[in-house]
Amino acid sequence: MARLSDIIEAFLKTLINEEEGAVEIQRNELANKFNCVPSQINYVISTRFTADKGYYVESRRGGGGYISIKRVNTESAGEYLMHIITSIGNKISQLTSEVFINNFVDYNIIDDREAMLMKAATSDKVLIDIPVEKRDEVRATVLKHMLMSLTVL
Amino acid sequence: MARLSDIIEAFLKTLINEEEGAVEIQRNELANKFNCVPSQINYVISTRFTADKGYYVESRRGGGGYISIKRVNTESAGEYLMHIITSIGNKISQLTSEVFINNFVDYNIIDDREAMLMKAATSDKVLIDIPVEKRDEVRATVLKHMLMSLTVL
DNA sequence: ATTATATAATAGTCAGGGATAGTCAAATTA
DNA sequence: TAATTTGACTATCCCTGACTATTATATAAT
Repeated sequence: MARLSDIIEAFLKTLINEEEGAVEIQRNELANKFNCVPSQINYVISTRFTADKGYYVESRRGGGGYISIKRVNTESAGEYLMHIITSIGNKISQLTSEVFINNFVDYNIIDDREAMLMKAATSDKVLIDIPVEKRDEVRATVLKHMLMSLTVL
Repeated sequence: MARLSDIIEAFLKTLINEEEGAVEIQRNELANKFNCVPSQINYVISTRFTADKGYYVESRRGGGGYISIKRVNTESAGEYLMHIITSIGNKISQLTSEVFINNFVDYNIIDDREAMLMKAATSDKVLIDIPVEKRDEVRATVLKHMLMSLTVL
């Protein structure tokens, strides 16, 4: 029998397609539909709907709580960004990062203010407290997540 | 089920916009309009119209009592930003950080894309590799530097 | 008239219950 | 061995209602 997680993943992706890129679910309801414990939904989301794979997830607890999953845009800028994101490795230097960001401005992917923000967040100044051997890794993560966020809106 | 608190929040914010920054309501009347207990109005106000979020609330009991909500007048965006920057300590949680960022959107200091960028750069997801005891420090630094960059352009 | 007191009309506080979602590690399965 | 499944425990958010606090107004006492 196929793994339940795969089935839930497929179900959600179908839903996302039908809803044109975004769904909002209730964790318990979905768990109930598939006769599993609620935390399995978290498992599916954390293993299959990651930022790396092009999804943006938000949630809220309490009465009327929800989990929303958005697929990033796949057209034009979005596609280009996704390409860049996957091309960025686990580490990136400040200099390389700045080159990327400047390119985005040239390509009209981001504007000057957004570039300033991104440079600020990925500068060595900001990451000064992080051990040198970790710094380029954190920078890569920050940069990739910022780019990912741009593909959503 | 939709959250009543969100509906009331939206109602009040619309009212505040229409009235150019200030409203005066009667607690019981509003509770009646939304079929809830009066104390829910207090809940909405205390969770959504806090000083942190840029609102100033006054009230008076007894006959002819009222609750007034005013949106704080922000002189210039730059001044406001500088004020926020200096008010941020050495550490900040993800939640608090998001509250600030949402606030900037409300004040038209940044737009939705910029907010996404900032949230991405200050999220726990991004800082996951930083030891917990350091995480809020790094977040504060990142946030402050990004805000700084906005005061320039 | 003036002052004191009672009553009515507000708003505030707080703790509890219910409804969600998140985390983590143990157990299971492929 | 790695991925999946499970469930106990935790965290967060919302809504309610009983009880309290404050203010204005009407009434009574002087």
